Amino acid sequence: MNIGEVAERSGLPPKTIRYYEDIGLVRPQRSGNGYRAFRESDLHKLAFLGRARALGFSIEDCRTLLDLYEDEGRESAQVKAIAEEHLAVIDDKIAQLQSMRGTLAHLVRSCHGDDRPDCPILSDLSGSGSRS
Amino acid sequence: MNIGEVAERSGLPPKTIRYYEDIGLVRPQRSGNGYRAFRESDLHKLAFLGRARALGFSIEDCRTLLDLYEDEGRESAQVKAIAEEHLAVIDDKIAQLQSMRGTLAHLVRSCHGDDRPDCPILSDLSGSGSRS
DNA sequence: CTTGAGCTTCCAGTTACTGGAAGCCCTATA
DNA sequence: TATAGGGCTTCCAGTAACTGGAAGCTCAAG
Repeated sequence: MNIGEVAERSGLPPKTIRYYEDIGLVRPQRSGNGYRAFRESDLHKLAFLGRARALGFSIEDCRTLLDLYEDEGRESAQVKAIAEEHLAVIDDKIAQLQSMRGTLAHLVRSCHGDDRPDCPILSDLSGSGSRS
Repeated sequence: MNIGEVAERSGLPPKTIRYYEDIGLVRPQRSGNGYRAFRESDLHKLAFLGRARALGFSIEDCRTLLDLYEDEGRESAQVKAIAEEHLAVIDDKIAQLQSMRGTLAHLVRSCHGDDRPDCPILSDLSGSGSRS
C-alpha cells in the first residue's frame, strides 16, 4: 500500500503519517522506487493511533499504549493507569474552561454591544475590581 | 520599576513580560544601565494582559482588546464581538473534551485493571467495533 | 573588593503537526 | 515517444505562547 491509500483508509493525512514514521511510531518498509510500502499491520497501527489521538492522548501516551498493545504480557492495570491519568487531565481542562466560560458569559451578557465606547468587558480586564 | 517588581505586581513571570515586549504588547523605556524601566501604565497593561490571557484570549485577541481599550472612540460592539467569538471557541472545546471524557470514562470503568493482559481500552483503540 | 542577586541578550526546545518548494516516479494519452 | 498529471520523496520553516539555560553586565551590601 502506498501512503495515499493508507491515508484514506486510516483517516490520517499523509503528512501526519510521515511524521509518525519520523518519530518512530510506525516503520513501513520501502519499495524499490523509494515509496513507503505499508502492510496491513501498519495500517492497523495508524488507525489505533488515530483513535487514541482522537481521545486526546498525547503522542507519548500513544507510544506507550501501542507498546502495551503489542506486549502480550502487559497488565491491564498499566493501561488503565494511563487512561485514568489522562481522564484527570481532561477533567482539569474542562473545569478550567468552564470557569473561563462562566466569567466570559457574564461579561458578554453585561455588555450592551453598541456604538458607545463604555464596555464592562474592558472595565473588567482593566482591573475595575467589580467581581459580581 | 524594574522587571522583577513588575513581575511580582502583575503576576506574570519576567520571561513572559520580556516576551510581551518582543512581540510589541508593551514598550517599556530603558534606564541608563540598560534595564527596562516600567511605568505604572505598563504595569496596568500587563495586568490587563494577564487577565485577558486567564480568560483564554489569544495573544492576537489580547492585542486587539488592548488597542480597543486605549481607543476612546471604540464601539463596545467590537469588544463584545471578540468576546462572543471566543466564547464560541470555548464552548467547542468544552464539547469536544466532554465527548472524549464520556468515551474514556466508559472505557476506564470497563477495564478491570489488574495483572491480566486483556483490556477493553486497548480493544477499543485497536478497532474492535464494540461501541456500546 | 568580593559576593550574590538581579538584570541583559540570545539560542534552543516544547507539541503535534502543516505548508510549501524542489524534484523523482509512474501511468495514460496524443 | 514525448509529455502531462498526479502521487510520491525529502527538507525547511512556521505555528502558539512561552520556558529553560548559558554567558555576561550591574548594583548594593559587607
